[in-house]
This record gives sequence, structure tokens and C-alpha cells, in this order.
Amino acid sequence: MAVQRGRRNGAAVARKLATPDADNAPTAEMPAVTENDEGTRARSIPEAAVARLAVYLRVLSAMAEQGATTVASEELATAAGVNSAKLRKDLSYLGSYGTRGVGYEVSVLVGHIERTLGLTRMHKVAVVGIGNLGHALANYGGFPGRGFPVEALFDVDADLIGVPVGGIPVSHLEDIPRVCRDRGISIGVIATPPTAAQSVCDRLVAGGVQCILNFAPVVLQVPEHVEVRKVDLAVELQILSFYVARRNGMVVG
Amino acid sequence: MAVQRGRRNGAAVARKLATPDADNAPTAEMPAVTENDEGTRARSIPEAAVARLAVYLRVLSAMAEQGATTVASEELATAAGVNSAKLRKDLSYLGSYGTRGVGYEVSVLVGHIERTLGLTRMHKVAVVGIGNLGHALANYGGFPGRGFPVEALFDVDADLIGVPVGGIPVSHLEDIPRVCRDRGISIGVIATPPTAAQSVCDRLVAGGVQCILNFAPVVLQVPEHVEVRKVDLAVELQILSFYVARRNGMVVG
DNA sequence: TCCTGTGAAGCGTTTCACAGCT
DNA sequence: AGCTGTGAAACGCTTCACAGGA
Repeated sequence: MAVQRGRRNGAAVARKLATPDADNAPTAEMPAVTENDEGTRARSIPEAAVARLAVYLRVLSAMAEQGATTVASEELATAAGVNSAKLRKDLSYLGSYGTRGVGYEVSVLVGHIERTLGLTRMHKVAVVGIGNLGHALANYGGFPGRGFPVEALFDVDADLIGVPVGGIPVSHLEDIPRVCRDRGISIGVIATPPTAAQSVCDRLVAGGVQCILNFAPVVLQVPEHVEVRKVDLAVELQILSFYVARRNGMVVG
Repeated sequence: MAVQRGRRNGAAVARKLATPDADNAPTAEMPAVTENDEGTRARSIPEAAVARLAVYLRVLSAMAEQGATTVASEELATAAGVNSAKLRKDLSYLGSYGTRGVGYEVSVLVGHIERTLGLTRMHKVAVVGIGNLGHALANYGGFPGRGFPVEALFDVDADLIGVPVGGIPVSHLEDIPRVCRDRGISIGVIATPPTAAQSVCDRLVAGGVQCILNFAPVVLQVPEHVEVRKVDLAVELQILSFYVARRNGMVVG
């Protein structure tokens, strides 16, 4: 699965382009310093670090549940699968909330990461394309970790319209803009066949959706203010295939 | 969704550590030059480029279907969502197969990318955890783009054992090592709850599986020779959340 | 003594810009 | 004239190594 986050535009490319994995280049004009509800610096956290913060958050939550109140960088790093220098650097982007000689207070860190990731606010999710995958996503029912309630479902199939899936009735693709606006959807998940993806995407954008998680194997064209991340099974498998092939010396029968 | 590919070990960390997104550092000891069936250089293709090659392949296949025989870097780049310099650099890792003043021959490029990614050989897939997501994955039936047939399914649920899903009967988790070995599974997909993931992973490894695609929100510990990629919905959503928050000036109500 | 926080070095990736072939 | 292929510069991320506080 590849993850995309386009930013730069190529030479003659007008619209924002989405690209897989380590593409993007948060270069030049990053937004100037902005502050969140607590005054935490939220500027210029490297892309890569943001992704890891989410992982630290999960690990920290698990640790908190097991009663840990304090954690050292080495311990947290190991649990999160990174080295401790990277972890400390990542955390330093949030500010200095550790205690030298001791470590970090779990609850404090959880709070700061949540604020930094904008998890103090709900993000309503719409799932488009209620096939196998869409069904699975809709049934997650209130996405992982809470804070991401699924509040709208869409499909083209007339047989599905009105049928509740995971408690929410399916609406028609044409109603995407209206429903998204009415319900204040901020994240759209595209789980349609590739041919439908771009038009679905356009409707989501028309409905005021700011972020899109795209499972369809297509490069979506979106306006600048919309953030796209891509999950591509075929790409993931092919990358794995590359490493098998290389490991096996590439001498294929 | 985050993608992981661990490589370096942190200080006191013995087993390979998996980390999200732009982690890894294919540094130092990359395998020496190896050749594939056609003598194509397969060494030292940057991680990031490999991920993009899979995308180029999809775009090229679509172009071929529409009758294109030749394509220029600018055109292919735009369609793939990257800039043309990056595309040319990526393709140059395969060797020089373009024609100056003209472009690339589509079929030739498709062939070279397929060989480089090891797609000339089948990679049998096992899906573990036949819940909502596992069901969806099993029903993909012969994963995207062919070359990745699903040939084994596993679950703990007694009610599921023996039931065919997408044409393949579900086996018990305990049989993972035997079945994987018998059927020559090379890629394992973990779609279980997080608590089961590590033990499932260990069994897959015991069954000779070389690559794992992990949908469970856990950092898997695997031996060096096993490649793990991770797909994490919660992480993806949280990254999107970060960008919404930043865009909105972080001034949360 | 222990562990955080961080400049600075090291690397990998991206972009630039142009030489070179058709 | 057009487009590829690629050194070299630019950039961002990771790692090192140690200063400095508890």
C-alpha cells in the first residue's frame, strides 16, 4: 500500500498531483507559525514525523492502560519500532515536555500529541462505495481510536440506497455534495472502482470535504486546499514482490 | 494509513523494527549487484522509486489498453502524478530504454518494470483474519493486477473453519505454518485484531512466508529476512486530521 | 548518574539544468 | 527541435554525539 501526499506540481502540471510514499516535499512555503488551542507550536513538523506521532500515540495509550505513568525515550522508541534519537527528535517538535534523567510523563505526552494531530476535535467521515471494502470500512463503526465517526455512506447501486450499513443508510452518489455539507463531513473515504473515483472525488470536494483517503488505484486531481492520502493494495504487494525478487537473487525460473 | 519498512535497529533493539512511512534507510550494506532473468540491473533502486514504479506500471498498462505505443516522460509523469525529472530518474534505474527526441515505448517499459518488480513470477497470498476486512480482501479474488492469487485463508472462529470464502475454505490459525508451506505461500496479509497479530505473524514466518502486509495496528517483530509493510487506517486518518487542523489555523473551538 | 534536547554531520531523495542522441 | 539520461546542487530526514538539567 502506498501512501500519497502530493504537494509540488511538476512542470506543466496545474492541479495538485498526488504521488505515492516518500514523494512530496514540504519545501518552501510552509504556513507560518500557527498556534493551537494551547499555544503548542504546530509549525513545520516534518511529514515523516507526523506519521510517527500517530504511532507513538497508540503505544502511549496502551501503556497508559497498563498503568504506566512515565516512559523513557528508549522504551517508547522500542515499542514504536523506531530508534530513540528519532523519537526524541520527533517529540522535540512538540516542545520540551520530558524530564531529563527521568523520561516523559505518559498523560502529558498523550495530550500534546493529540492536540498536535488535531484530535481534540471530531472529524466526521463519509465512505463512498459500499462494496466489499466499503462495507468493511463502514462497519468499523466509529473509526479506530474514536474521533472519526462514520456519518455518511454513498453508492450508485439502487438496491443499496436507503439500506442501513453499520447503522447508517446509504445515499446516492449524486447526493454527496449536499449530504456532506449538511452533515459537516470533513474526511471522505473513496472505496469505489477506479473509474468512478475522480468523479466521486470532485463531488466530495464540492461538498466541502477537506481530506480524502483514496483506496482506488487512481491518481486523483484535487484543488490545492484538499489533502489526499492514498492506500493502494496493488502497489504494496508489488513493492513486497520487489523485495522477494531481490532477495532471491532475481534468478527467476 | 502508514506504510512501514523497517531496516536499521535502534540502540538496544535486537529484532528488526518496523516503522511507518519514510522511516527506513536502505543505507550501507545493500546486496551486491544481482541480475534478473534478463540481465536487468536490479540493484540499489531507491526505496521511494520502487513504490513509484508500481504506479507507472499501472498507468502504462492503462495507456497500452488505449492503444498508445509510445509515451514521453512529461505525459507519463503527469498521469502518474510526479514531475518528469523524477520520472526519468526513476526509469533510469532500470537502464536506458527511452529514445531521445521521441520517448519510451510503452510495451518495452511495461516489460522492464514488471521484471524489476519481480512480477514475472506468481506470488501466492494468504489472508489471515476473515472479519470484515479479511472478507473484503479474500473476495478481491486474485489480487489487483493478477500475479497475486489468494490461496489460503485463516481464522480462529470455529464457525468459519471449512467455510469457503471467495472459493477458498478457511483454515484454522494453528494450521498456518503447514498450509503455507504446503501451498507455497509467499505473502501473508494480516487482518486480525491487534492482539492476535504478532502470534499470527510468527506462524506465517514459521510457514516460510517472506513478506507480510499488516493491517493490524501493531508494530510487528520479525526476523531480518522477512519484509513487512504496514497499512494503518487510524494513522492515515490522524495524519489527515493534522493537516486539517493546521490549515484551519489550529484555533479549535 | 541518567535521560532529554539538539546542533551538526551523514544520507537518501528530489530537483535542476544541460549534454547528447535521434 | 525534441526528449532522454544524468552529474551536481538543493533539500529534508535520520543519526550521531554530547551538552545540560534533574
